Amino acid sequence: MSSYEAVETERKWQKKWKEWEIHKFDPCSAKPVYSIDNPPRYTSGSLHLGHATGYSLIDFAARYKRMRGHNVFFPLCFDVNGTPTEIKVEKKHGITKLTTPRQEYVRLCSKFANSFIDEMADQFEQLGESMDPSVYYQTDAPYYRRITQITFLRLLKKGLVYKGTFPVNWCPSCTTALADAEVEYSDNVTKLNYIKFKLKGTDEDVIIATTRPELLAACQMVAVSPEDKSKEYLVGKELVTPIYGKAIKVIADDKVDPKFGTGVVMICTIGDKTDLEWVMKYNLPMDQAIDEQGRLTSLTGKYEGMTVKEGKQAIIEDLKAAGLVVKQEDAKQNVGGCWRCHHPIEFLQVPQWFLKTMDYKEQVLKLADEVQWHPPFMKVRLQDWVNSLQWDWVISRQRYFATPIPVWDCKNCGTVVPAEESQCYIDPTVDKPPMDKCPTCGGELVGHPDVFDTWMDSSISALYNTFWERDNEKFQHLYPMSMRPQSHDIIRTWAFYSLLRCYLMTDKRPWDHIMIHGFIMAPDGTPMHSSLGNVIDPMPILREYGADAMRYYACTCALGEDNAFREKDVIHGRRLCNKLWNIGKFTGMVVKERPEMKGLQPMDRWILSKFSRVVRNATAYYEEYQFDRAMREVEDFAWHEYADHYLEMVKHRTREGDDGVRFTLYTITLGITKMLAPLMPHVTEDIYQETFLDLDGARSVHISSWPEEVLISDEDERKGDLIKEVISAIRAWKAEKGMPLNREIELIELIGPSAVELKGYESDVLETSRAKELKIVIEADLEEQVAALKPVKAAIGPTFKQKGKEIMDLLATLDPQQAGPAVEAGELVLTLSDGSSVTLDKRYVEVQRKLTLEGKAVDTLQVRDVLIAVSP
RNA sequence: GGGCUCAUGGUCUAGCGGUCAUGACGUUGCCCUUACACGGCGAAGGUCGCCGGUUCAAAUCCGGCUGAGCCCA
Repeated sequence: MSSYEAVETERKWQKKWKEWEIHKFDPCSAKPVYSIDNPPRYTSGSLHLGHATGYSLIDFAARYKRMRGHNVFFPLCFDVNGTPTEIKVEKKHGITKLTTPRQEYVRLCSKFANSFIDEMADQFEQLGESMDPSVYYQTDAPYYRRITQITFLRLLKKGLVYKGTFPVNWCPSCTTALADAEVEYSDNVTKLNYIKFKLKGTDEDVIIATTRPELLAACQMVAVSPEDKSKEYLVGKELVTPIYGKAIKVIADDKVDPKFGTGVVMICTIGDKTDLEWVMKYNLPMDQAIDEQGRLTSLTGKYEGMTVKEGKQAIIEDLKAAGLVVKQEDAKQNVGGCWRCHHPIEFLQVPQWFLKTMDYKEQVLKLADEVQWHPPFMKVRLQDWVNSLQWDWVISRQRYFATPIPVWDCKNCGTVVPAEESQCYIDPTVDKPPMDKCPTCGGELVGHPDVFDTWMDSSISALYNTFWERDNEKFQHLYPMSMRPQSHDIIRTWAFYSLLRCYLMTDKRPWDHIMIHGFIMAPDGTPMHSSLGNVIDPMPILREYGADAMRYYACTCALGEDNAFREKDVIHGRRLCNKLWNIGKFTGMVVKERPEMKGLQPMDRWILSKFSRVVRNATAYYEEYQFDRAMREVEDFAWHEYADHYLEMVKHRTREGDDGVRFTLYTITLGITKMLAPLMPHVTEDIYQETFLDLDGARSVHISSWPEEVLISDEDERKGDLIKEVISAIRAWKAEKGMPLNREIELIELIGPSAVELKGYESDVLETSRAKELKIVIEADLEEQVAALKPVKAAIGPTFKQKGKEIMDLLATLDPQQAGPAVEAGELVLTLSDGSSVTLDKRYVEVQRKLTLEGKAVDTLQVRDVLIAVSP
């Protein structure tokens, strides 16, 4: 077998890791803890490419920290709550909340969502993710929901949650609140009515245009565009509504399109999405003209009890009769409808629970400063969001499949009776309240039907993970967590609410670091959406190229940036696996036992020094969560400097039982294997098990020690680079001549004063280039010519300032062979156009030479100051 | 409309004050050298999105514009 077989190898090691439990968090360990507040994966069916990438990035950190001697806490976890599941279940079973008893409905949702967990866990495994099932949780479980409920009860006790009202999408036909995701927008045609309002205190009519005359009773304001000069005089004045005779203010607002209708619109509570925005923006009173069944309320006077459609007709007829309707015309509009029954939705003010968020803006900003953000600019997004907050967090939802709010309401007087903490987890729609009757009036207590916003569950993941209210000793040890990984779209939700909630419970930040990754786009750079049909399934990619190749792609995605999917990067990842595997194989042929550090030859010192710098740099990149840079650092070194150059240069020594080369091969192949192990865990494990298991001593590369620097020497690197270039030049020469690389050469002469640097490397040059003879010639009949004069911009610029450009232009016109010696003597004088003159020396001009050999029929190559004469 | 981010050879990408502007894929020429043809050595290919400004010097800093992504109005 001469190439690496990814897919079968990967399965083998995945099974072994499970068997060895190398990913297991050890609660008793004395090692420092590194804990990851892993995003619980939403149980939507299967992983998509974005998840595969995101979780791979997290896994890089987890595996790196294990190798750095940490006791890593990296939970396998799932988010099993919420609207998307409800919608799918309703579609699947053809049910609604009205047709199905609540508990049956919840049971169906739970069954549906849980049915995906085994498959998703298996997909994580196939990706090589090292999540730990021993610290498993899922957000719908009583043990998790209990923590959500306890935090709520504490907040309630502290007076931080309160009841108020807030507008929601409402389907009057299904009589239920809808999440934004359940609203479907469609175009239709309706009548735009031009109606006369009186300008208060005058006889002047102002014509407003509206599609919803039935909301006239709830009209709060009239708005015009600030651009509209003809309506400018109205701003600040008051109009009087027909029928109701209510005085309302005229304002100017950017949202008004001066070309729509008359350019004067009425703002009602609440006709459409724009009205809703205005309600929030101007803090308008919430008069309600429509009730939960979609009928007009008493506010509308004689129209009370009519449906919206009937009311619209009736009021228009009345207005027409009074001569107040100027005209009616068809208008296109984009209306929201219920996804299920397609009835137009209304915005309804309904009772909601709030968490006091506005009071803690400063505190959250302070916490954000205590957390290290990777990349740092993501903190700005959080800050902007916090600073723009307008109202408290609405934490209740009128849904079923989520954590119930643990309170009962008195049917009679509305008193709220919270659960006892010891009762939690509890479902008040099923379970009994802590007392039989209302403590205020003795009335009957009924379970509160609302549930929590799902962010109420997910924003306490750091508390759950650290055993808050479960095991105080562990909590003290584990809190705050080390790192929160997440994507940038949920900074305003998950990151923000986590900071807030955890602070309110613990007075501390939830984590030390936060790592934020971007989105994976379709190959053309546009977002992936199931509706567009451009979603990419990662599993076929895994089956074709293997998980390490897939992870290689994930690794090329810089943190915080959106990345289009590039299959060619996956393919490149597979090639890298193969390259590494072959480097391992080659090393295994040479290294049979653990070598001592002895007998190092110059080229060994050269590559060991380069390797040591790679260890230093790659480690620093890992510490900063810059996995793309870590990969590039190690890959470039491993593939090019090490495999292409060093291995080729020392092959001749491997047959001779050379100590230096054995030590170097052992150290570097093992080192790069370890440095890439977090990123490509399978191929590196395969190399480790095959070649290094007994020599290095750990059961798995993933729990082995991180590589260390061996030696760093500028001198060795400089000389080694020269030798590498000499050998490369000879190889390139052979390629140019169309010779096989193993073709023998009669004689190589390395000529010139600088060639003395190459003493000690003769055999490397000789063997690698297949020369029969090698000579180092310090003095020879060399003709030395100045080939070029190169201005040193970094010196000329600061010294001569604006004259610099002219000096460089002049230099280009000179004959290098004449001017060269003058530069070296420090007396090249240039006369500038303004009559001044400047003297240039070697600091300002680099003299580049060309060497030629007189009187010999050989090919010559130049590498820096060394001339190579090759006799074929 | 606001905040953040991105824009570099055909494609993707590194660089973030002075580089012959990096590398990969693709194209192309040569080479089976005792790990790897899923390999190696070469070649061609770029007005560094557009317009201004700062500077002796800008792909790199600043401002504006255009296009794209996320979040928010």
